[in-house]
Amino acid sequence: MKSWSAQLRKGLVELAVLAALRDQEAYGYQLLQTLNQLPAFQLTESTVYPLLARLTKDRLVSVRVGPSPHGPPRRYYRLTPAGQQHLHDMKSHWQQLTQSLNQLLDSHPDPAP
Amino acid sequence: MKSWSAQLRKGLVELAVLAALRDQEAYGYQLLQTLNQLPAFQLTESTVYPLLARLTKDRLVSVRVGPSPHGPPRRYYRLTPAGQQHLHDMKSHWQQLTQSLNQLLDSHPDPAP
DNA sequence: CCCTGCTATATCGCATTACGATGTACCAGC
DNA sequence: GCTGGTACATCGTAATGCGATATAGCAGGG
Repeated sequence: MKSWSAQLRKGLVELAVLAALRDQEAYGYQLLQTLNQLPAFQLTESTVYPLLARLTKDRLVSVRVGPSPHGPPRRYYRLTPAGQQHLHDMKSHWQQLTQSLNQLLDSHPDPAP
Repeated sequence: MKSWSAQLRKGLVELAVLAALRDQEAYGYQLLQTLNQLPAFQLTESTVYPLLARLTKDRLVSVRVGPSPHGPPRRYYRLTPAGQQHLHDMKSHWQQLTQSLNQLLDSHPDPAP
């Protein structure tokens, strides 16, 4: 199976979205295209829209409705202070996690000469 | 809430366990203590034992039963060739993921002087 | 002799979450 | 009016971490 790649992404998507919103607001469809430029994040609307709804409900992002040149009005999302704090916490945890994991992945019993 | 830290671990635990088994066999309780030495991985038996059972069922690890000085006999786990291949695949994906995410986390509109 | 505690295994059940499938609405151009 | 891209949303399923719980062997203290 190859569904484990989905499991690797679990939880990371939230971090990725918050990180993408850190310095600028964006709307869902835009986020989708931005993140899909990264090879490891192949997301769909089914992932992004429910996540944004959850983040809104938890007051981590705020919404602003703006006009769209094509299609329904865009919903622009922006980090709230709580969201910035959350991003900071997740980032710290993430860095601790990568450090621990790389420590495991790089520990050689027979070190390179 | 702080349950998002659990979500960050999702899927990563499998990678961590496989990585820990890469160069040497180990039994469940031992893996538990090894991984808990890393600050980011605070696991319990409820996480490790079901995972090992699944890995065994998927033929990614093999089991060998050995005596224990205290308690029930130990079940020593070892990577199969398929498990080593799986570890290699997950590691590649993981590195791609970290690279993409760090790219997001480190992109500063106002770079440090 | 029992009681607590450590080692070591295993299972049940819940909450969370990514995502495929599907639907709706708006606008442009043919 | 039909197609196609933009932009939003929801339902259901599968996967998984983990708290709670159970069991068993051995050691040491009361």
